Amino acid sequence: MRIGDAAAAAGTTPRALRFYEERGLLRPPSRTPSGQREYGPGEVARVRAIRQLLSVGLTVDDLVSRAHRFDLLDEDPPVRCSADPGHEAFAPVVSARLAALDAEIARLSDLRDKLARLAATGSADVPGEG
Amino acid sequence: MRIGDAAAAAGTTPRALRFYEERGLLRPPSRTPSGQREYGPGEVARVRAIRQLLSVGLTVDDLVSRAHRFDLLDEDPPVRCSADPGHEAFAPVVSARLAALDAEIARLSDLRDKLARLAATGSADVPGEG
DNA sequence: CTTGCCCTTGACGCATGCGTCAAGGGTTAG
DNA sequence: CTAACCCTTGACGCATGCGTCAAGGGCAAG
Repeated sequence: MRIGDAAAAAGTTPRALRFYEERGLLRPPSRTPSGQREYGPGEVARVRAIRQLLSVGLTVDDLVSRAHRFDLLDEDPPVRCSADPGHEAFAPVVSARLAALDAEIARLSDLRDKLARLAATGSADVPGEG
Repeated sequence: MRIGDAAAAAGTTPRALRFYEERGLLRPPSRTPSGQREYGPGEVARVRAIRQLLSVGLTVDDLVSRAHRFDLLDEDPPVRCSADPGHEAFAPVVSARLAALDAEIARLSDLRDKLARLAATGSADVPGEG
């Protein structure tokens, strides 16, 4: 399987796969004699897992920071690593991300409030110099 | 008043003032013979207004898109334009921004939900190919 | 005149997850 | 062999609101 088919199978693009590899989320795959990357179903499954983790708000750096633990997801079992982010290894990044999301939601809600009051009354608390 | 003092008076930096000017939020101020920008209290008040609008979530482009209406805030009254975002001219951008904030808050809340469930159960709805 | 702080314009940096363009080579069908 | 499509690496683009560095000139005090 070359990169185009692997990317399609994982629901993404060749560029994304090279990007994950460059960032250390995918180990450099084997190459054909001419230098083209070759992927197996295991790699595709891993890419799916990566994309699911990203889709729920984890960042590439979050995954990179746990890449060494992440690895064991496809080393022991051959193909089963479709997505197992409930794995204990992710607890730290997940809880950190939850906190970050909560903080961001609170910040935006506060902003929304201020803006709504500003529009309604024409005045809100001015930041001043402090 | 040169740029440093004007910026301090408005609670920001010289760089920000030049930036607002460059983006069309501030009209080019008068210059000393040697080319240094000179600001009056009116400009400072306007900068405060700009910063308040930015602080509640409006973007520079939002303000730019209404710059022509924004202008009348300091053309008619001499100094009083401390901040009057309740002005009818801002209704479109304000409501658009409110909608954008609501959408973003909803998106993040959804993400937070998915992540929490993913961490708890180890499974969430996988995006698949569609 | 000199010191030292402030001003000028121009331009790159940041953080995120890739998109996209470029130049050159591989691969496969006819 | 050729067309057509896929691959390779390298590098810039995006969107936001400025921060920061650089090189050169201004202004007030001693």
